[in-house]
Amino acid sequence: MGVKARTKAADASRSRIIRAARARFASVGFEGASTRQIAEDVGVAQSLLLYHFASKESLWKAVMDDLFVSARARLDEAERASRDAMIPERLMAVARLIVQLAAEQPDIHRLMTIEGRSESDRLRWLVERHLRPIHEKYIAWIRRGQRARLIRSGDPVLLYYSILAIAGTTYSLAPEIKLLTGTTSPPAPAAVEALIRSLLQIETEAS
Amino acid sequence: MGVKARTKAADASRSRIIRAARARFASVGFEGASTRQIAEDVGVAQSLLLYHFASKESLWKAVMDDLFVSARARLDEAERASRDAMIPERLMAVARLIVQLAAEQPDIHRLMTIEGRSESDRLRWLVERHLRPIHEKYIAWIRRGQRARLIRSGDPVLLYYSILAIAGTTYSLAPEIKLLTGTTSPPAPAAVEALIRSLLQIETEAS
DNA sequence: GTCTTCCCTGATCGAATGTTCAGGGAAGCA
DNA sequence: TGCTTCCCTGAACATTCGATCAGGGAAGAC
Repeated sequence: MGVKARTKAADASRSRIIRAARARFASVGFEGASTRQIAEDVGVAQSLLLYHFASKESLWKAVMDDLFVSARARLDEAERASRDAMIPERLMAVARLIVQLAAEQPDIHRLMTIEGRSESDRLRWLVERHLRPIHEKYIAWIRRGQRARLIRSGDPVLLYYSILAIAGTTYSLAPEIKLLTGTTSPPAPAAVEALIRSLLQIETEAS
Repeated sequence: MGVKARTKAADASRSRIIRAARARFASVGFEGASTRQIAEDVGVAQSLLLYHFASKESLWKAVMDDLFVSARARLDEAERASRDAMIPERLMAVARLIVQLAAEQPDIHRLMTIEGRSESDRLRWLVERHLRPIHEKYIAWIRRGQRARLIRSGDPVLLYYSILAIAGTTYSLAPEIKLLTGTTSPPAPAAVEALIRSLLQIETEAS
């Protein structure tokens, strides 16, 4: 089966490990997750994790890289598709995608909110490698929209994080909400998007 | 110094332990926190934690009880103070307090969002003991406001969790935001409150 | 004064943690 | 066919985990 039969199998193992690690890191955090537990989820020996990834920390970094590579690709696509629109609608196109990502893979929001709450080398790494380029761009967008008076005034950083908060929280806390209400189906992305729209005070027609 | 000199000292130890445990649980979660680390923060022997609290889990429960006892007292006070106002303004009085609590003690939001993300016995305990009575009340308020067309329509649960999300996220993720922007001072509660107000679409004057 | 109560410590338990290492065993190359 | 490469496993390492237990030692009751 070609030159890369072994390589292919190894890649499959790698990504299965990453997927299991993502789930564990998302639910109990880096310190709370154990490599043995992750290995058991995958069904491989624990030492295989440290064969593919040098350490638990570099496994965590691999999880984050994997996450952001695909997320940034989809963000770029959403930006391109809305290239000709005005800033508020471009921002909403991005927000729509973020809501959609959070709905599809609630672990994303969980991973980000679990790391951002205390200073650590991991957080510094995450900010410099992935968060800064993304966040600064969209915060600049918000500023532009505010100058044009198309987006509500106020601290752009607060506005940006509020968008992320609304986009992800209901999906991130789905287990709690399920216990509380019995509802098993999370809200539709369109409903969340509508909240973000009114948060930014983007009028449907010209004011 | 009276009958309760010993009791008083023991209570002081208990609450110092609870305070240190709250910080640890909030930043690295239940599984990630270690009783030895908490004991070191306080400056006592690790066995003292298990003397005052039967187990790590019951220490966690004591932290939560301590948190919600004071939070519910202040919520009741906010409700009483706004007793004569209309539902949207009563809701905003509560929201204002929640923002204020999150700003004063960001650990609150961190603790709640770290537990709600995966089903566990701890989450079930937390929901039944503390969350349900609070949440169901305010979700009912939202429903009432919606029937009177004073609050935007849509899933009340989504609306409620969006309020909590906006109220806490910027304070909860302060370490991340600090690394990202260099800003050391979190946003003013009033700014966050304004966002919640526009989320609920409460008009300042009659529409 | 003695006695009791109880807050607190230090040593220790088995289990679980991340990491290292020697080796097996199949796939690809000669 | 033999040889090399490399994915993967199992055993072992020291450390740390939550929990248990015996005992010290001061405060309060008598």
